[in-house]
Amino acid sequence: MTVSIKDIAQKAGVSASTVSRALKDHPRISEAMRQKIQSLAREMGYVPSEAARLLVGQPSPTIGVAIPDFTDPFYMNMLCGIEEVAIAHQHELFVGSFNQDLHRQRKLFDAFDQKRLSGVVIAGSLVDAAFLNHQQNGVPAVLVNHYNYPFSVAIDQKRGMVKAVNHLISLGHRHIGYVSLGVETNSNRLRQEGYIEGLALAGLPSDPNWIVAGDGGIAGGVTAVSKLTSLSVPPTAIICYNDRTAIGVINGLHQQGLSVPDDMSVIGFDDLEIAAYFLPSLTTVRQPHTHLGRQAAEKLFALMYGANVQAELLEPELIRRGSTGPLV
Amino acid sequence: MTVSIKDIAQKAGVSASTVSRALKDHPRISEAMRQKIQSLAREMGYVPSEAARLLVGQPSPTIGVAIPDFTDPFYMNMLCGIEEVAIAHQHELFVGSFNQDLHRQRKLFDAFDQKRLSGVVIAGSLVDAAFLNHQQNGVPAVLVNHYNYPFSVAIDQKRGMVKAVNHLISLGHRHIGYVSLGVETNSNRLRQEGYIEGLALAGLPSDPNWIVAGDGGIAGGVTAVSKLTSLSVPPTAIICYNDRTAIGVINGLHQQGLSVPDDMSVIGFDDLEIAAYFLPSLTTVRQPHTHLGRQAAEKLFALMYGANVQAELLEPELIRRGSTGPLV
DNA sequence: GATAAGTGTGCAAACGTTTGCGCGAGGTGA
DNA sequence: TCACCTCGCGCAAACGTTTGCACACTTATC
Repeated sequence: MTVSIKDIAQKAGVSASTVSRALKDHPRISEAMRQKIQSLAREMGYVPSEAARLLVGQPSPTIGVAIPDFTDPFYMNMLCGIEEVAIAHQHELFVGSFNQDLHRQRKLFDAFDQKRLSGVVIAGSLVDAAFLNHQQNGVPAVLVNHYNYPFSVAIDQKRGMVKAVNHLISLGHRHIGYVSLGVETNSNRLRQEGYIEGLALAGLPSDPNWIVAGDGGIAGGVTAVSKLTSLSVPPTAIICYNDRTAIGVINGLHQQGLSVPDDMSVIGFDDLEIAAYFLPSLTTVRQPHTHLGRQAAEKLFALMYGANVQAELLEPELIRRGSTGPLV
Repeated sequence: MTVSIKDIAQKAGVSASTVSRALKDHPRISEAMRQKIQSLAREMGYVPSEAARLLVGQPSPTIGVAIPDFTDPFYMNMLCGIEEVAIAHQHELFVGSFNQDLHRQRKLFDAFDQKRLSGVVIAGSLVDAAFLNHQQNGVPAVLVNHYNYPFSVAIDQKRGMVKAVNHLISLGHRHIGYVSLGVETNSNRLRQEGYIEGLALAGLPSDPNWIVAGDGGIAGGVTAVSKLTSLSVPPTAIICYNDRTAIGVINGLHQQGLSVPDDMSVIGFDDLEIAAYFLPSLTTVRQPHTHLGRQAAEKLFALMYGANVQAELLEPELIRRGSTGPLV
């Protein structure tokens, strides 16, 4: 069927080991033999079997990546960053999504193990670090936005939300609503805590009625916002779990004839590409997505090469745009 | 190091073959032995080696997917569709991007080969079907939006663009510009041809000055549009290669103080999620992204199971929204 | 009571590659 | 001339799994 190293060996009249060495430019192979075998391999359409290499103990050339789902631009940008440095290190990506489903996440990790990957990066995980630490036993792993893990790269999401609240307060807002992810992940908890902490720091109370659940997507934002506008004392500004939710919220307001920022200020989280181009442009807490991915991957390779690395916490940045009032 | 089938065999006092069979519920293994071995495997943390299985001729549980890049929501939605049916067939995805780079595409295909994948789906490829056909020799392959390939699933992009032109003409437009992808891919050629054909069918000339190059992203649309508005006779409507370009175009117009649809009508292509939620909402040619991915994957599995399949051409649908005038 | 059929398990080869070790041929230095 | 070194290559084991075949034992069939 497929041509193996032995087929080449036979045709060249040498042993398989010679072929193996000739193909990887081993110094103790004569120049003539090297040329002969390499051209022979090309002619015959030889393509090495990664499986066989793995079996004899070579490290896998691929690293695994686990993300919640493929439609969230935030994770996609992160993926770009990861892929970029993976390619620089001659590695490839095995990507899987688990879609807020613990069972699928489990399956995905099993696949990682069976493939004997040389490393994994996990983002938006549903389970806690302790579990993951045990689960990925032996395989170098880096987590994204998962603080209580020795090897993690994250931005300070809580602090980001505090900044968002501060910004609104400086604009004079006192009634500030929040639309959450609606699923109990690490990120959801931290961001909501940041929102509450921001209010507390300004001496403002936090009303549970001002916190409503979205779904992390645009549609969730659309439906959630009506729960806020129908309150007897509706907020004058809304902070959202992420940019997609914020876009949904703006749409929902638009459907009610309310305009942003005149009738309501809105803040997102992520700074997706669309945030800058939406009309109105979206004030948001920037997560350096691609950078985050690059950092995570760099850390992973450092780990794989045996270097000692430590968790990293990045400072978030508030990007002021049109959805919280006209720019000066 | 890692626990193998032999370790279990030794501990259970049986041979490796018995363990192998017991783990996969082979009928000729006694119930007692099966129980014993399976629980032993669990205790010892056994995880099978995919590499070893591959080596003895078992088909790979993973299929490869090649896409241009991770940031284009169109391909991401497609990916969701592919992953969905892959999971249903107990398979996993190995995804790689090639970013309009022929060299990287070549590298990616090499990786596919070395992994001995059981199938691949290729989207937005840079090279022609003949090459791919030869390249992926032996491995079942399905192409997305690549007509002249025996196993392809595509929507009729040309016809979609004709529909877009027709729509604008029915609204009274006679001067219609076009912003292309700017890279010579199959899709770029077909969509531009459709634009020209649409004009021709209406008896309108097509002016090369009305065709300007974007880059497939939002930024490309922003810069491209000024080349159209600065014409001595600017168009009154603009058709874009895709939705992201259209969003860029609308932003560019906005920067010039022009409003959509009052001063200019804009049409996109894809019907991304954001198209419905952008303000103004975007008239566009719908590509059923997720469906496209599902179809491609289904076809691939059919191919893998030895069924006979044929190319499929889906009818595009024009989604009328706010960017081409108020809705009735 | 012999033969046949079924049941539960082991043997060993095979998949494709890498790598430590060995070995002969030729070269170098004393 | 002898010992030693380098060069170029082959041998064979090893990685973890699957599977056809063989084997011993038990149970049914006539």
